Amino acid sequence: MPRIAIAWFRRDLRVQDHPALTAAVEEADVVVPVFVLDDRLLALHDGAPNRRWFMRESLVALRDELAARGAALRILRGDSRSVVPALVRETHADAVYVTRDVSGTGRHRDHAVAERLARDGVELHAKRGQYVHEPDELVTGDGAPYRVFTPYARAWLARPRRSPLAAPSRIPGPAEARPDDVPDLGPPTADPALMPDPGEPAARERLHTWVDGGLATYHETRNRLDRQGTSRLSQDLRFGLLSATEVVHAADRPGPGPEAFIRELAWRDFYAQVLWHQLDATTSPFRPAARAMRWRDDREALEAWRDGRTGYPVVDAAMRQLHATGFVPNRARMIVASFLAKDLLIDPRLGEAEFMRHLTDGDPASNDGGWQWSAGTGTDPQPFVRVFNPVLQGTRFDPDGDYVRRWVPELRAIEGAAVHEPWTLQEDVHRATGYPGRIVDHAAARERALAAFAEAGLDRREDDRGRRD
DNA sequence: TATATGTTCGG
DNA sequence: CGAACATAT
Repeated sequence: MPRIAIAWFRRDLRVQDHPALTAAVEEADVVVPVFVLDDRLLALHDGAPNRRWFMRESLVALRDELAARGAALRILRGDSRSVVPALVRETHADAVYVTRDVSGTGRHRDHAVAERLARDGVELHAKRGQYVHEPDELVTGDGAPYRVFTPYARAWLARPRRSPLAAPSRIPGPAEARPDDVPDLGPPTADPALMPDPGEPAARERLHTWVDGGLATYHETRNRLDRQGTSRLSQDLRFGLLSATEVVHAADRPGPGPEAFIRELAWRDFYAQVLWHQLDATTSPFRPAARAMRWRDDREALEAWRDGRTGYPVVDAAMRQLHATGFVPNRARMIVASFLAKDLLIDPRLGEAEFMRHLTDGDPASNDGGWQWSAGTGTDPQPFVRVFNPVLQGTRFDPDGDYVRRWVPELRAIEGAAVHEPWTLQEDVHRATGYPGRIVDHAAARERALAAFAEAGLDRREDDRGRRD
């Protein structure tokens, strides 16, 4: 009897550096690749049309990569906990190979599937592959998970990395099998022309363009909003079109640019690790002090923030870029997050949800980690309350105002950095632009935020370290 | 991966 | 006088 393995794809839509796929090919005679479209998961985050579209197109590319190597991708619909075991029975498979998933939903799903398969004597092989270092691989001296990034990064960098695996040259699928159709899952809400090309080959081309181009000066340009100073690989890591290991391997060159870039991948692993250990998941155990925080219930302000009409140009530019493209560079994410949580004193979880609806790279661990860093509710040990000054951030990272003019067309007639402070224009000039006035005064809002954070105890960091209640 | 404010110092 | 630096929050 030939050994039959199922290669179950999820957030790893690639064939290169895919430990689970490689193991399946090595250990079985026949490999059945499968992807499950789970309607329940697809409905999350209001359907997240940008991610759904990008994923669907990337699945088409994966189907083609697999077909070129001899295997036909099966597309199943339904609950993985029943359709995967059903496929195992149908194909008489002996084993199922997956890339280990650490997110809450994925973890529970895999646990349930593994249990069901075990009853039929079939093992679920969960291989590494989503991170450079898996969430349970790095622990502090006393065996506890890291809460602070700097020591985590030190350990992360010191740990030897595995080498990327080549794509299997041949993947022996069942004889005469044909790939299933990949159903249309609907258009994105962003403009596809402004989104990165989906699929592993396009992602790899982006990676090579990046390491031969912007990477060398990444440390200088990463925060610049008026040019592409970042890699634009986030959605590729989100869907596993590239493995983080491959990205680090390609970027591992001497110099401050590569060093700063690789450190960002350590942040990705760090936040995955935080979520894995449930240290500060936004939705469940908020920091005790954060639970005491009295966020303002201000629907109008929330909508102004969401729609990019706060009257602060760099904030509005970023929110409009988010909706138009499904992407915002990290600096702009921090600016709008600070504005919502500090200037508007609105619950950052509402902002987090808005990001998850639109970001093509939306990932619970990284998104939550970033929001909590900005909101000051996470593990980050800064002893002060960070309040970004939107004018200062704008003039520093968009010094000529090009970013604002690109995304806020009302302000296109205003030249130079003056575009960051339209309220200083002559009143009739400002009014003629049609651009809204400020919904809050930053200086006053800053004082209000400092007072509110102090009242909740969020300006002190030592009290809740390691305590859970 | 911060801001605001005060101080110092060179042009 | 503004840039650069130091320091408190």
